[in-house]
Amino acid sequence: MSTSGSLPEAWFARDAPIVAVELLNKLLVVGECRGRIIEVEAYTADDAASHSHHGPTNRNAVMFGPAGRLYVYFTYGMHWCANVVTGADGDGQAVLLRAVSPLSGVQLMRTRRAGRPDRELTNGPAKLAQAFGIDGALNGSELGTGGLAVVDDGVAPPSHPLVTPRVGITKAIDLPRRWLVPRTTAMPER
DNA sequence: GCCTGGATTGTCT
DNA sequence: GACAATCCAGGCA
Repeated sequence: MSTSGSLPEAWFARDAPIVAVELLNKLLVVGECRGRIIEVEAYTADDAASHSHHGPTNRNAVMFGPAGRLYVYFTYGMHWCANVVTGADGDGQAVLLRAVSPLSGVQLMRTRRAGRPDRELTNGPAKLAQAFGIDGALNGSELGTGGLAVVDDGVAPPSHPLVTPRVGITKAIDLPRRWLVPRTTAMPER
């Protein structure tokens, strides 16, 4: 199985801000598509902008489950977004995957994102979900199974990641909980 | 190239 | 009934 090298549940069972930073430069694997994670956001239950802030509901139940699973939600009537559940079982923490750098399966991504230039394949939460074929059917899936994984290929997280407030939220906008890999010559920013 | 507004549906109060 | 962790098209400079 191509899931060897997938990070263990214990790796994810830490606080979201910690996991978020260390997710940078890891590989997201969904089927034949792989990409390097370059932008993330952390959400915790004590955070007014988090889905888990008002306690467990049908929609966010996965966030309150064990770490190392995929929390996929539908928003704005047309977009899917992919999160990785973190923290202890019952914490209600997750890390939103905002952008990746495509590595393989690019042809498939181009098919799914027909009409978009390569630089816009995966440079946004809903875009990377579409490019990787992530939708509600994958909600609650365990990383490391079914061709789904987050892999450490030996590339360390950036020593000085960029930290900014989060995007597209109306609450707790002052909290700097968005991290991204510093801009490199190889990867265009959006 | 930058900025503004519309689209569209599941979920919660 | 209102809102939402967004994206994209279209208009203007």
